Amino acid sequence: MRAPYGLNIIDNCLTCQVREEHLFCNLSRPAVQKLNEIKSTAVYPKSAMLFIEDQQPRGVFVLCTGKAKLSTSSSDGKTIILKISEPGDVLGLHDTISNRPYEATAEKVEPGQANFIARDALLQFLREHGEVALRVAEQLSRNYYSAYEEIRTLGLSNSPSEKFAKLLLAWSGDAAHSADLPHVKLTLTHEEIAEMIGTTRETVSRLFSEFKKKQLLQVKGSTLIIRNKLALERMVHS
Amino acid sequence: MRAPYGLNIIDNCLTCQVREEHLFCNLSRPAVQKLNEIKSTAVYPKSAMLFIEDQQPRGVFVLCTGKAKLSTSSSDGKTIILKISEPGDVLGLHDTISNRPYEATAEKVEPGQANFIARDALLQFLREHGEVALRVAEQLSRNYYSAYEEIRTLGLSNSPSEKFAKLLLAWSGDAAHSADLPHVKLTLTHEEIAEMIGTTRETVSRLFSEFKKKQLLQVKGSTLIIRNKLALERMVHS
DNA sequence: GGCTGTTCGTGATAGCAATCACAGGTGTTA
DNA sequence: TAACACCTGTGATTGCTATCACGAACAGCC
Repeated sequence: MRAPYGLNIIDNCLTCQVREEHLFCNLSRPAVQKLNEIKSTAVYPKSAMLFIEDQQPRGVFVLCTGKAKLSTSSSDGKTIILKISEPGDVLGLHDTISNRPYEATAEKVEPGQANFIARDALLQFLREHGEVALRVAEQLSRNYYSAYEEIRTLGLSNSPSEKFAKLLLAWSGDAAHSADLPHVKLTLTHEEIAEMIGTTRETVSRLFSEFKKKQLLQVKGSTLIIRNKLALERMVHS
Repeated sequence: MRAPYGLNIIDNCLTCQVREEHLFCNLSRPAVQKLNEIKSTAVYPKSAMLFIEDQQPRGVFVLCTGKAKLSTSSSDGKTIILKISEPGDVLGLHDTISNRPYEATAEKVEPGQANFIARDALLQFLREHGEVALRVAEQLSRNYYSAYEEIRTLGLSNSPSEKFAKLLLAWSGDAAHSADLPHVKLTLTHEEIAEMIGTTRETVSRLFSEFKKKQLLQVKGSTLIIRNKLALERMVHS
């Protein structure tokens, strides 16, 4: 049974700018074939919710195109963004494996395709393909490390400027370097950036002004240019 | 070869107030035997460092008696305490498995015994005993969840009082209830409590005063009594 | 074009917690 | 018992950031 939208996972893998570590890339032929049988593909509009915090886990989503936002909220309405997921990322893996309610809400911030694999089928698949189970363990391990980094950022840096600098550095890490300076496409609103570093929208606005004045960065339309990476690094005590 | 201090791990397990989930308890006879061969036991004084952040991982430590403090620091000297580990806990598991430098520093806060298992021996042991490898995965999963909780606490609660209330509730969770009120042995200094909730020593001092005045808690010597759990819960927006 | 909703910039204000400072307490060691 | 190191309580001050408020910029849409 071929899934609706034509692409099989190997293709997706390629079209999603495959990185070595991606969970479902570079698998054996039989594994890929089986994956294609159990997955289903759909296209989601902007703002679509893949899953919501505290829901019983139905399965995992593999992002194919368009980013998604992972967030969690407190009862008084405050929200933090845990991560902006990129194509190739697998969402809800931990919850699905351990069969505990989704810890976060996954919302598409750009329209695009995602593959869904139901829990039962996934577990069966992992049982049959030990190679992939190992990959899952590695993936979980990476997730743990990024959670740990998040704790350090939130716990060790007091000022919003420090956390903002840290975020900019993280962005510049996976940025295109044109004319030697890192260029980043700015897809988040100030509000969302505020939710990533645990501050308010207004403060983020002021941080942009301040950093521009200090020649640390520059904004051209929706492109952000990091002008002084070294100075940013000096601001981060970690 | 018997390890120095006489106890084998099953014994330790019993003497360490075994909880079901502990990694090396309730194993098969052969597994236990093998564990006893590869472990080594030592007694550590207060303030002894089991391992230090950024060191190459040598292996795991299983706490036998006496708590230990897991912490991480930034270059400017600020420290956060990630967790106070109890007897039975396994320290450094994640780092050892993935062979990345220890993420945290482990320091004994009370004198006591710990078993050490070197990395190579542990990996070999896990390969031979699939049952235990599964337990390891579960343990890592639990670690991830507690890391996630930490992120929520640090990111979603702004005021120190809220975080303090949250900490008290966590303590009262595993507390003895004498006369219906949770009693907790207070082993941490105000400084350390401050490092757990990301604030300063003085603020913790003031929080104690404030909470006493509001009849939320009471201190008798080194015993802390939670007097109004409900009110504390109302303070926590999570 | 004119409407509407969202995002963004920035001033004014208030409040909370970090910081500094110091005194009193407790426990340990010589 | 004196000296010392560490922990604890509390006042005074300062600075930073959340909050409130409002207008400007911008995009989508009939």
